[in-house]
Formats: sequence, C-alpha cells, structure tokens
Amino acid sequence: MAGGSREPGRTVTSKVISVLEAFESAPGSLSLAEISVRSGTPISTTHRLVAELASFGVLERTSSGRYQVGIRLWELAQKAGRQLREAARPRVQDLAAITNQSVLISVRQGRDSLLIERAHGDRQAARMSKVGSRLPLHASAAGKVLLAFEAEWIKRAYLAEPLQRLTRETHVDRELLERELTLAAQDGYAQSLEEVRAGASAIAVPVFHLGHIAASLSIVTEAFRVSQLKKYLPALRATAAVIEETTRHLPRDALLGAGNDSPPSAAE
Amino acid sequence: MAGGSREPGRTVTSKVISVLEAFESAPGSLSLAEISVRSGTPISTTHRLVAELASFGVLERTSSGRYQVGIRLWELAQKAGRQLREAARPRVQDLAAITNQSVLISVRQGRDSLLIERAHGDRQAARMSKVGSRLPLHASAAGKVLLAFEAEWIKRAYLAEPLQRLTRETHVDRELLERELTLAAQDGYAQSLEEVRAGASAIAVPVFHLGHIAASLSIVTEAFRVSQLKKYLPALRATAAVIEETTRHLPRDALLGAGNDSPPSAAE
DNA sequence: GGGTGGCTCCCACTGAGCGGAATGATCATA
DNA sequence: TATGATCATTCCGCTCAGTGGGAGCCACCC
Repeated sequence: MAGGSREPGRTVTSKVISVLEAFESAPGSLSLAEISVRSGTPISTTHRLVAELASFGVLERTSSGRYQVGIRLWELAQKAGRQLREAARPRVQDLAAITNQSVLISVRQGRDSLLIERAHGDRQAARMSKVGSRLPLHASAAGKVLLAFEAEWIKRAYLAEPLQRLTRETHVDRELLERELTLAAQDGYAQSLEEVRAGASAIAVPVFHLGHIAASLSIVTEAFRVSQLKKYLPALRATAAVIEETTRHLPRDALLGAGNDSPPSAAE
Repeated sequence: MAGGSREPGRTVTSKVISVLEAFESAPGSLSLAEISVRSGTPISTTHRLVAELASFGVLERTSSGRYQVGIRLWELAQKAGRQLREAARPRVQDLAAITNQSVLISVRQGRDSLLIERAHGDRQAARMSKVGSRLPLHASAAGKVLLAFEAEWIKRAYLAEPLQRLTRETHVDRELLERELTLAAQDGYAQSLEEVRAGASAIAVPVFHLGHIAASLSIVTEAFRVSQLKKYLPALRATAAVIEETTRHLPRDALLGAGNDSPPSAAE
C-alpha cells in the first residue's frame, strides 16, 4: 500500500528547506539517513529531494556517498547582506589589527545575533565563533546592544520568553537585563563578562543606519576587568562611525532585511 | 478552468531554485513580476513560492514590496567551502598588503571559474570582480590555470564548446589556447593580458590538494607587460604553498565538491 | 474618471509527490 | 561462508499539494 501516513500541510518547499537546515548543526557531511532523521522527512522522500538538490549543485556528494552543502548554494546566497559585509570588512580588519583582539560585526535575526564578519588580532584568543553563527541576544555584548536600541515592543517580547543560560555568568534575570539594556541604550555600549563562554569577555557598540540600529560592532578578549574593556570604546566608536558613513547613502533595505518581526499590530 | 497549460516534468524543487537563480543577474531587488519572468514561472505560482520562501527568511520583502535574497539563505550556505575560504583568507590578505595589488582565489565550477575570496592593495585597480562572481575559464589567468591542471578529458570537453569573447584581446582560438594550457601546466603559471577587461591583466598559479588542482591564486593589476606580471610569481607561489600546507590535512571532499563533472564514461 | 500595471486571492482539476516495501550494496561479526 | 545490521536505491499505485487562469483590488498616472 502506498501514500499511507503522509503528514498533510507540509509543502515541498518547506521540506527542501528542512533538508538544508539539517546541515546547520551537522559536522561537515551527512548520510542520507541522517538527513532524513534531522529533517523529519521519510527516507525515500529525502532521497528524491537530496538527489535533485545535488543535481543542481546546491548539495554535493562526497566520494564516500555522503552529502554536504554545495558551493552553488553559497553562490546563490552571496547577494544577501553584501553591502553591509563589504562595508564592514576592511574596517573590522583594521580594528583587529590595531587592537590585536578579535573584532566581530553582528546583526539581529529574530531572537539571535548573527555573526556577519569577524577578524582576529595576533593573540589567538576567542577564535571560537564562526561567521554565520548565532547567539541568543541576552548573552553576548553584541546581542545586548542589538536589543537595547530596538523598539520597546521588541525588547519586551524578547524578555517575555525564557532566557537560556550559557555559562554560570549568563544574566538570565529579567529585571537585571532590563536595567542593563536601559543603561546600554543610555551609555551607547554594552558588555558581556564571561556570559557566553568562560574566559571570554566582550564590549560592543551600535552601528546605526538612517536612525535605526543596523548592526553591532564588538571586541572579544580574554580580559575580565571592565576597565580593560572600556579602553577599547573610542576605537570601537570610531570604527562604527566609519561604517555608518560608508553605508549612509544606501537605501534602508539594502543593508539587512526589513525585519521579519511582526509589529505589535492588533490581536491579543 | 484550472490546471490548463501546466508544463509537466517540472518539479517544485526546480522551481524554487529557478526563483533563487532569478536574483543572480538581478540588480539588488526584484518585483514579483520580474521574478516570474526571469524564472519562467507563472505569476500565481511564483507568488506562492516567493511568499513561502519569504516566510522562512530565505527571501526578504523590502519596504517597497520587492523581494531580495535573505540572510537566512546566506546563513544556510555558510558551511559550503568554508575550509578553503578560511584557510585562504588571511594569506590572500597578506599577499594583497605586500604586493599592493588585488589578489583573488578561485575554484572551477563547471565551465567557469568562481571567485571565492579576494583582497585589495591600496591601489584601487581592478576592484570589479565580486566574491561569488563567475568568469569563463579561457579568459582569466585563474581560469587558465584551473583548466591547465585538470584531466585531459576536461580540457578537451571545455575547448569543444564555443569560446566567448570578452574583450578584443580574449583568446578564442582553440589551437592557441591549447598551446597556452600546455605551457601553463609546464611552467606552473598562466597569465591574461586584458583578456577579461581592458586595462586589467593578471597572473595566476595553481593551489594543489592531495595531488589534484583545488584552486587558483591570482594577482590582478593594471600592468600590461609580461615582465611586470612575472615579478609576482615568487610571492604567489609562496602564498600558494602556505595555503596548500594549511589544507593538507583536510579530506579531499572538505575543500570543494567532488566535481559535478561527468567522467568520460562509456557512451559516445 | 478611466486606464494601466502589478499584487493577491480563489478554486476546481490533476499529475507530481508520496512513502511503505522490496531490492541491492557494503561492511562487520560469528 | 553465513548471518545480520545499516544504509542507499528503486518501484508503484494512491491522493492531495500544487497548479495557473481569471477576477478583484489597490496605487499611481494621465
């Protein structure tokens, strides 16, 4: 018998995306069975989809028969956020060279900060985070800045959900965070003291575009004293200003998505 | 009447990819109608697909109602070719700083060279090419190297197809190119004298991985004398050697796709 | 006001997609 | 060599997700 327990309401498009998403948390390559499990799609269906995606180069087949994300997908994705990435890249690198520390630029994506570009100083501290990686907004300095300068309803919505603890130091107390965000908005910077990973602290400043927060520029170091972090503020602000200047002429949407956030609206 | 002139054999997956491909040759954002035309999909179908892709963040809606590639897609694609990109990036930058010229690293993708990473010197010559852009193999220095060190049947297959002319200088003569490739394989480098764009010349060397050509490292300058180009050879080769060393321990497939090329096989 | 062009929604038809099961390939263990 | 386990591939008849022309709508312009 065929066509038995099909889950209705599942579109092909959503399955294709599930398959691609399966690779996000994957170590390099995946077998067909692994993709099937991770994407929650029956094997034969997965097989068909994966085969077609591979024929387009969106996925690639390794010599051992496993699958990995193909360069074709990377190529199709290059246009996304290019303006910000290209504007930020040289400045991020310069700042890393000058300070000899790791410099990151992130944007907000829903409830996460998304790492867009990074550069390292000589000291190989904190080389953990990879371009494209996510972190909950309340943990990193960058995330706090991204949230602090957002509209009130976004802050409120964020704090309403449970706050994940990443280290012993992660702030998961709503009141404390709320005060921290207010302070960050007031002072124009935020910090994170081992709240993401033990041994790594950071300080971040906002990058604005047309009066709205567009990104966050941060320095990650092994330092743990606030005074040590604050000495980077002038350099961070100067770099942020340069990036703002470079992107000033761009239209609002050219930087990053007009936000998937549903506005307060009516309902509820 | 419904379901009239549907083109059969067209899978949803292929339509989704067509929609994404529509943005490749697009200037920033596209309207629904434009996507429909470029992807060859009826408007109402396009509308449905595009809406779903946008709901996943794979596409984004601009404030004016147009669509652009979303960062979510960029994020999903980050894993592709990461090893090579990350290994090459600092070296490409160093080389650009030392030589004060534009340095590019490319891989072969079918009949094109695909620009993976680039860095510029102070002289802002040749800042045209964007990361992710393609060029036919016979035009650029990088492309010639990528072809010269490939298997015989790939070279033959490439030269069998018509060769596009990009400038007055582009070599489109089969015999000439064949000799050039042999020479490149022999000497370990290739050059391109204004064959891609008037006023820009380049010299390229191969980057090997486990005995097979993996990428091509090139310098683009406004120079037009062969002697001026050749003086970059030692630096290029040294950088290529460093990249080879950094990637030596990686498995074959970790670098770039086990090749979409169909081997000679039987038929014909 | 009326025309134009682009976006959204609707709805009845139908073949693309489905997925359980059978088959084949590969490897490890007895 | 047999046995068993794991994973990839192919098969095939059922059915609902996808389809796309058309109608309605909105924004803009002459």
